[in-house]
Amino acid sequence: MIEQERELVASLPKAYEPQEVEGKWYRFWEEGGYFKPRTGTTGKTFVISMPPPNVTGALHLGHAITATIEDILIRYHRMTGDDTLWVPGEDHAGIATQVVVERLLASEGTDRHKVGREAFIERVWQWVHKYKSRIQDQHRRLGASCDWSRERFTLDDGLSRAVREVFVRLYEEGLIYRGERIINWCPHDMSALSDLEVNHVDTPGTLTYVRYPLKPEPGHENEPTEYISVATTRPETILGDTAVAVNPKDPRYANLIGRMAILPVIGREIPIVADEAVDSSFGTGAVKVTPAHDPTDFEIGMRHNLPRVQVIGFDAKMTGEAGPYAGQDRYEARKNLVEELKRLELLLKVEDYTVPLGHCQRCDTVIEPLISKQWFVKMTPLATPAMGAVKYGQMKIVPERFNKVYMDWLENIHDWCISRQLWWGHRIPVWYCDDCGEMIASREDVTTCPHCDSANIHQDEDVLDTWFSSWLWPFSTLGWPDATPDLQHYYPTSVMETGYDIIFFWVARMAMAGIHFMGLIPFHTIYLHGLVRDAKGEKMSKSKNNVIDPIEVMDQYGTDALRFTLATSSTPGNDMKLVPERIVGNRNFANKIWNASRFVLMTTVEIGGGVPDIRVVQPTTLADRWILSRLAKLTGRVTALIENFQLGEAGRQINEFFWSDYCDWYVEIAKVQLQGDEETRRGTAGILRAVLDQSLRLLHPYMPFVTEEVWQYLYRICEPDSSRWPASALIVAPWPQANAEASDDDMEQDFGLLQEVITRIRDARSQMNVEPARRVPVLMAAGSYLEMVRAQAPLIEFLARTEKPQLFEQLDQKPEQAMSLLAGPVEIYLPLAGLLDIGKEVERLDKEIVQAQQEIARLHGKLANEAFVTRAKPEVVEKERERLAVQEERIGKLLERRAELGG
RNA sequence: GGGCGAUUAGCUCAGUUGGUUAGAGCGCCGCCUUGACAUGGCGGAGGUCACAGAUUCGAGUUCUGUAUCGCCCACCA
Repeated sequence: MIEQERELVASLPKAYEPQEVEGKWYRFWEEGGYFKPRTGTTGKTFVISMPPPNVTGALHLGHAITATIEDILIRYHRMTGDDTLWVPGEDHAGIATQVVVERLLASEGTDRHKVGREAFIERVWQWVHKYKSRIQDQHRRLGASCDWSRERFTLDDGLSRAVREVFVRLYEEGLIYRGERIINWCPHDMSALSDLEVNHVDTPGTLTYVRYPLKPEPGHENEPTEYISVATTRPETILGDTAVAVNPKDPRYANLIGRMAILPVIGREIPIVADEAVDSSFGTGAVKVTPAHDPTDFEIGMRHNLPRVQVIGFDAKMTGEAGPYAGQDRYEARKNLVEELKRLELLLKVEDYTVPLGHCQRCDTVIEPLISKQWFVKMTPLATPAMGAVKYGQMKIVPERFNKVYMDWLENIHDWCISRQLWWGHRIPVWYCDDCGEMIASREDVTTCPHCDSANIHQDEDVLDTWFSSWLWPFSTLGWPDATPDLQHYYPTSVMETGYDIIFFWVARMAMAGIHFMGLIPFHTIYLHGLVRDAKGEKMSKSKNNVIDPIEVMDQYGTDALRFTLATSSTPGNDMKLVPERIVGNRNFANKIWNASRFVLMTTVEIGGGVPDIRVVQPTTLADRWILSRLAKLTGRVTALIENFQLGEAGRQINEFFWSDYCDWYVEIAKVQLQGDEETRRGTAGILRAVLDQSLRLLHPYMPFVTEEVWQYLYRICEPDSSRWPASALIVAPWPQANAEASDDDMEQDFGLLQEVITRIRDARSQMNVEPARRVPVLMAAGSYLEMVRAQAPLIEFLARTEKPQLFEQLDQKPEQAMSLLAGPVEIYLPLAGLLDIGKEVERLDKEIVQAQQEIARLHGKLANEAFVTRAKPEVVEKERERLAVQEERIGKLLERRAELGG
């Protein structure tokens, strides 16, 4: 029997091979149904709606960090016994997907108009199927333990129904309306955009000063022409001017208000009006008003009932209204018009000026503000309760500073333009009767007009903004508008985890929709992570060619290494630079786990006792107690950190414990203890396994693959009777409880002293260039620590490679020709006759003496400070006094030693 | 124009109720192929915590200001 296990252990490769194990375990988990929620032991649910990636292409590191953080939270909660659900899905990404497929068509020498709407949508679906499954596979590679049986797509039947329901409800509530407004128009994508889809880029441009002749007042026709001067960044819009506005309080223009100016080139007479919106300190203090091409001017136009003359068309070419410039591109017309103005001596000057130019988020084309009939959502009534939810703490944002970002946006929210002149997306559920003009918003397709019974009706051609489906995600994915069991059980969700770059697009809108349609906030916590940047700190983008493909990283270093790096390289809300060295380091960490585990199995395979529960394990040595105390404290800290979303810090602490405390100290000490009697060997094996077991559990959310692999070996080899396993797999093994009883500060302090003794001796050996293999004699005066040191002497022998230490409480006769060291109050003497250089030894001692003196002086000063002693907390003062006592004892010993050496 | 973040070792970053001599990884120096791991071990060097003030017995940590870098928002033409 043992033979079999021994062979198994011997067969384990020397290095961890991620590619051999990852796929195997993912299939095991998925096929075993471990990703599905199960009635938990805590009575609590924990739910995350995965931010649906766009089906535009492959996953990038932004998705990898999202999946990693969410999977950590999900796996942690699953292990704590919560009824845990992670709903995956993908987003149809209206405009983004349409743009990529149109590019594909272009490469085939065709375009969507040539292939037609229906065939085009068919092409997009082909694309979607391909990339949807690629995205699923990539999430699997990342180890995402989401419930694939509940996967949703924003354009599937259920979600489409939710979208219609929402549209119609808002329409009926008067919160959706159709109207002619100035909107952001992308002349390339030929669609309206919302404000959020426009990126403003400060661009060097010019401010052009132009004077308009004034129409002479009656009776003054023969006097010299008067002028009014205006400044503009977009001269071509002059052709569409329908007024000039000045501030009513501006004395310079008071007498011009009401007069008419004559528009150059076009010759149109336009009024000079007074409007508060004009800032008299900017430019000339007089503003040309183009209601059809500028939002501010549009408002002014409304107030003064000005006509709207559209001179720039939806294709960014000048319209018939532009007179001689009709048909020209907007920038060409600009150039030509400025030339003409110069010729007419109406151009005053051209200044350099930086303009914030709006660009299309998707295709980077310069946006043109145009008047157009679009659908809008009235946002203020939705925004108010969403603000309240954060203000009154029902929704907590991590990190907190994003409260302000969220609040400021909602406070200044504008109506949301939701119609898009695209083909890919949810068609607007509105029908128009061609006979009576009736407009019908309907949950069901409409074939006859309810008003006049005419069958002569047609559906609105436009589709909805892609975010109009995503903002319903937390409840639409659970079955809404039906009151499904999932919806009742899992809504509201727990944590919305996503990048801070989509607070407005998505998070705030989900808050609004959740409250409005469900009457309940969609999630209690909003956790925002930062962006992943390249090693130089630049945003990754295809054009910069600095994109790191997560798949390549996983191929090279393993998924666990990538996950651990992403999880521990930054703090919430802060960007991270992904440096390859760090991934390598974490690949090494996975290998360390593998090898430490292999050691435990190899050296204890023949020792019975199984994998004992950490709570019943019996420590017999100082090291046993120490590692259990360290682990107990670690467990408490890690649990608290994860609960507080300090995932990076939690991960780092587990890493530190495992590598430093467990591997570098306890495992090394175990090598000694495993040479002991049967009871000690069994005890040590038990602790090695129990601590490994618990470490693997703590680490599992971060590094699911290597931990599951190792954990399964641990139990298979040490607990052949699987009925004794705490769980069928690590993924559902209970999350460890911190064992408060194991925590022992005094004992940790003793162990700390032992570590110092060992380190001092190693240091001395290193400085003296003692060959590593050589055992050195050692004498120690341990004072009150004599018993402790005596008990640990075998460890000192082994770890510092000394002969059997000669121990004393006090040494009246100090050894001659010996190097003397201090570890706390413990005096250590290494008689290294022949190796010792007295001069160097004196030098070293003097350095230590100076250090001690400085420290004593500092402490004296502090304790002599009346204010400190009286005002600081007593325990702080006491601590300082103790430190002083320690240092004084130390310097006494140093000086004594120094005297012996002469001088 | 408004707001936010960052600034800690050569590099990448931790450091959450203010309290020992500020930590880690990588890199660097020295030693070691010791029977888990060289994707390793042991030891070491390396920091005026951006700057200037303030609060406090005590500040990397709190406050104010400054500088540099970065990000977000924004209908001054």
